[in-house]
Amino acid sequence: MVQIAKVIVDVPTMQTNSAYSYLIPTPLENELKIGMRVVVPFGNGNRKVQGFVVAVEMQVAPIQQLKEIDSLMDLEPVLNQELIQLSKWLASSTFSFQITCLLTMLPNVMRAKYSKQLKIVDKNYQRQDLAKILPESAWSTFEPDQLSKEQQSELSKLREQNKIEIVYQVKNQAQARQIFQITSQIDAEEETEILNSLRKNATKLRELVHFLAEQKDPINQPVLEKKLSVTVGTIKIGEAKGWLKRKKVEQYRDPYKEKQVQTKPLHLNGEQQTALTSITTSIKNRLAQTFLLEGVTGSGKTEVYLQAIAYALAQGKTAIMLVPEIALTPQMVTRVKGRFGKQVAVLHSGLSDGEKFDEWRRIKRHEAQVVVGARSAIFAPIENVGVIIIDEEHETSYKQDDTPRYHARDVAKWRSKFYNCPLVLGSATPSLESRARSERHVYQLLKLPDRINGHPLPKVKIIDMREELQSGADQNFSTPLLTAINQRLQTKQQSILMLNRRGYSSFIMCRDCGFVLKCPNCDISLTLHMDSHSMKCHYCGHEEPIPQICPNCHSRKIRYYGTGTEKVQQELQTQFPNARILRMDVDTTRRKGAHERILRQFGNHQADILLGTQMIAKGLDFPDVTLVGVLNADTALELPDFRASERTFQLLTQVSGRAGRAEKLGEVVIQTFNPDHYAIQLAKTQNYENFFRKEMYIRHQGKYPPYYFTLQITAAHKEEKMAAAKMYEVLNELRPYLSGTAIVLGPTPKPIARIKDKYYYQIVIKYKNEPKLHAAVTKILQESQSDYRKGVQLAIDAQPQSFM
DNA sequence: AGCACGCCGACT
DNA sequence: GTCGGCGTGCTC
Repeated sequence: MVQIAKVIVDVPTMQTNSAYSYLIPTPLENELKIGMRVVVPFGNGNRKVQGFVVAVEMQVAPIQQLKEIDSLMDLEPVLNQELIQLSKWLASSTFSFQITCLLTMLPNVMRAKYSKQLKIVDKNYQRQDLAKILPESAWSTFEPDQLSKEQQSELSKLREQNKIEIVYQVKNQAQARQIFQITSQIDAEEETEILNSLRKNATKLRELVHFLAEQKDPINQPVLEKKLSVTVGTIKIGEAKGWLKRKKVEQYRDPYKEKQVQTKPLHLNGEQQTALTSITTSIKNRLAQTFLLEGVTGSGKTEVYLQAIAYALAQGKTAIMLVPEIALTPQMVTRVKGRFGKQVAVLHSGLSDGEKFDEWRRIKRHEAQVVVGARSAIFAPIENVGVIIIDEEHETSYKQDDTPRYHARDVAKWRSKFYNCPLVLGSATPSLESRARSERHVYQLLKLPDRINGHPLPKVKIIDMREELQSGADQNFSTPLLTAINQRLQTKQQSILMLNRRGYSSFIMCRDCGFVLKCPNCDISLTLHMDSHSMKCHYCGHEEPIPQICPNCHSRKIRYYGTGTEKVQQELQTQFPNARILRMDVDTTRRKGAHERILRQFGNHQADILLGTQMIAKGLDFPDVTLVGVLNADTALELPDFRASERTFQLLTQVSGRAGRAEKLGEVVIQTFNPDHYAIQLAKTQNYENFFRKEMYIRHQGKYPPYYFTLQITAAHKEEKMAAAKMYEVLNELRPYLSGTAIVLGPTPKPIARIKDKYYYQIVIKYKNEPKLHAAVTKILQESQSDYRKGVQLAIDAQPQSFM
């Protein structure tokens, strides 16, 4: 009998998508534990790869000669049984590799860095000879695919002759930050004695001795350096003289250093209390129930979440709360930290990899009991979960758009079942899926119909831009909107203006021949960027100068069309020369912390108008904003997407909620070319209920979710016909497994058929109950591995957010 | 992903 | 006759 470690190796292909068996060398027998990362030899050349130990089994003398585990990468497991099981389920349900899932679940630093080194093994082989092929400086960071064909073949010959070797290295990126901690070795009695032994003018040393004599507790070196304004040199002298001891300790990088003001639970109104009781009862009785908390903006959902979390903590349990990335603002974090203090760990994309790792370790070591974060925080290594909350559950960002294509809501449900704890989905405008499930009592619906401050919802005006344009108004600003902005400027109140979609946008077109400048790699028009004075492609990043003459007919009448935030900002400035305008879009928020800075400036009244894209719609709370303008409500409506109406309704309802949250009555102005569209009309009155009914009817007619499940399969290839052919092949293979009630759309080219010089073809399957579908698709994915070599990329998206 | 094996064309 | 192209299979 021998112990065998089952290892998932870091080779993301379908053929290696199962655990491999390795022998555990005797020295590691007691150290190795399930859930640790290991380095294992893999493949013919025994190159070293990272792997995860997912099981340890006893086996009778192995049938085949197994290889041995090379080394351990961790001192303690990074995965527990729950997360190992979860990764397996995730891989299967999202049609992805288990290794990809594991790496997605863990902080980035757990991903090993690989490097290759060239080494001479034959003593008779001369270094100079090898240097003739490749300079010696390049041996340590050897990258075969960056070499010429000749170099490659020379080197592979040498290798066959056993003259040289390629050494593969796996580097662990996970580094805890280490600092020195200083412990005093002297007391007050010794102080005088030591001071007498020192020169009079050794001021720094004298200060240090004095300090150490008083300081009983250990102190961190950086703190000491700052406090006494001494340098490392001085401290080292102290160490040499035996006044102090230095010890390396791990330290967390704390991204939220500021002290939080402790907040108290607020008084709940009747509905809030009812909702809370339902949730806490479920926590107490350990029920894996899903609640849908539907509450209008300002109805106090967050307070219900916080008190539900408090209840879970009081029961000795933990909590996860997901918030959309863009809503994970300092305001939000402060609110949660204010209630639960140091028990809170925050995970979001603004943190550095090191900071994320530290927050992750705090959770893992049970130093944090509440996790707040964006999508991937649903994988937090927290145990004994008492409640999971997903705020703004309708947000599309909860679905990851590359592999593994998981929805945080589904992962949350899985974990809620695992821990027998409730899941709370909160929204003012729930997704149709969730709301439909509550109708069928799969979810329990909890409603908060009233705003807590009792303020009326803002007045919403819909402006028909077709009429406005006919009466000669500006392309972007209708007269009523300009009037409203002007009023706010006069009375020193603030306005928020939202432009739907980033630069939907300023493309350029020739007035003579109609030529539009397009990306050479993709199928879409280039966007004008005034800040860099160039044309950019939003899909592949291609950039070129702005043409002055039409490349097609050489006319000089080349003009800008459409609207980007930059252009609107300029226009706005022309209209209101004295207005202070802040712009917030992808371009101005790219840098770390820029997002927060802009919001802080606006919050501090350093600007009158905040102009931005969707990102300004979420979760901001500025009491002095009394006007919200939506410049182009319908760009999203025109997209070929069955969720277009839902998104438009949600977005408009959400921005409208930004106006007049405090004492001042808010006003909302929505400019649109489709004033009669139901999504816009119903957003005007914030009538979710009617919208839900109407949209459900349309989904029913069109056989869309939530009436049908969907699965999208996409093939991409440099040549259009290859992509198309693959999709027909897939469809033929799939057909026999589908029942008569399944509906297949396609194969069709994607709405944007070419991106990054690749063509995309897709099929969409709409179905109600297809027991064989999962297995059939898995098989197709396995077989597609051989096409992958030919450059055909197959992507499978279960329950896609859209069919684009 | 990366390595070996094997089958084809174009070379000393 | 062999070198090297890459298509294919396999990795505990």
